[in-house]
Amino acid sequence: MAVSKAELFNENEILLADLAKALSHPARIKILQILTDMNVCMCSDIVDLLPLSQSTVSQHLKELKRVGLVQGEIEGQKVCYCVNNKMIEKAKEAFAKLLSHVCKC
Amino acid sequence: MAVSKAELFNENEILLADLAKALSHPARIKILQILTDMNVCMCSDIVDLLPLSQSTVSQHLKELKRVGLVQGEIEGQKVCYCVNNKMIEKAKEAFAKLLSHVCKC
DNA sequence: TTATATAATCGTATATTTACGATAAACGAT
DNA sequence: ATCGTTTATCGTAAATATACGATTATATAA
Repeated sequence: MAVSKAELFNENEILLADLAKALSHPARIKILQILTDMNVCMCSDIVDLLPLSQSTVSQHLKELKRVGLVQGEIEGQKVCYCVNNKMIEKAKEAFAKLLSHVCKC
Repeated sequence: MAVSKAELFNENEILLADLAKALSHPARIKILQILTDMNVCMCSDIVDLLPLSQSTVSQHLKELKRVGLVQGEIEGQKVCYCVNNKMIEKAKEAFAKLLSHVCKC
């Protein structure tokens, strides 16, 4: 972002931009789809399905967790990841609301 | 992005990520809202409404134009900006489709 | 012609993002 | 106790993003 002036905008704009940022990489879109399609969902499963290293996948998961779209629950040595339905719903509504306005150009 | 491996993902994921990237800054969210709320929409009008310089606003408009969410039509010395309804609709559907999947964690 | 207004682009500084390998931490199995 | 598995974090290199002032290009007005 660099020298961000995000603090000069309002909460709604910042929330939307933040959610969009979390979705702004194809790997993170794919991770959401993988977590949706699979029931069990360890990090290493995702690594196997993506052309990225373990550390990079871990970073992408961290970004998705940062905004609450994904949760991770520790299960022994593994971590079971899943999407957070509440935040997914919130994101869906926020994007729909923004994009439902129409311009008469 | 840096060393992006975007080309290793599929079209749909790349489109969504690209749209999300365009929406990933509060200023660009606000610009879309401004363009939606106003009928006439010059760049200088937007500059007046944002805490950013003219060159920075121009950059943000360029990013929105890049993905087709916004169009600019030259009118004499001005440029009339407006949102592109078709792409807005496409984005709305794409986000809704992605986020409508539900995880049973 | 000259001046003004509008918007894009250039150059630049700084911050962030993406990617990787290496390492660390935590757990389970041997 | 040691080893293998899983995941997070560190360190780092390179690409991108953000912001600004200065400049350029184009069109209108004086």
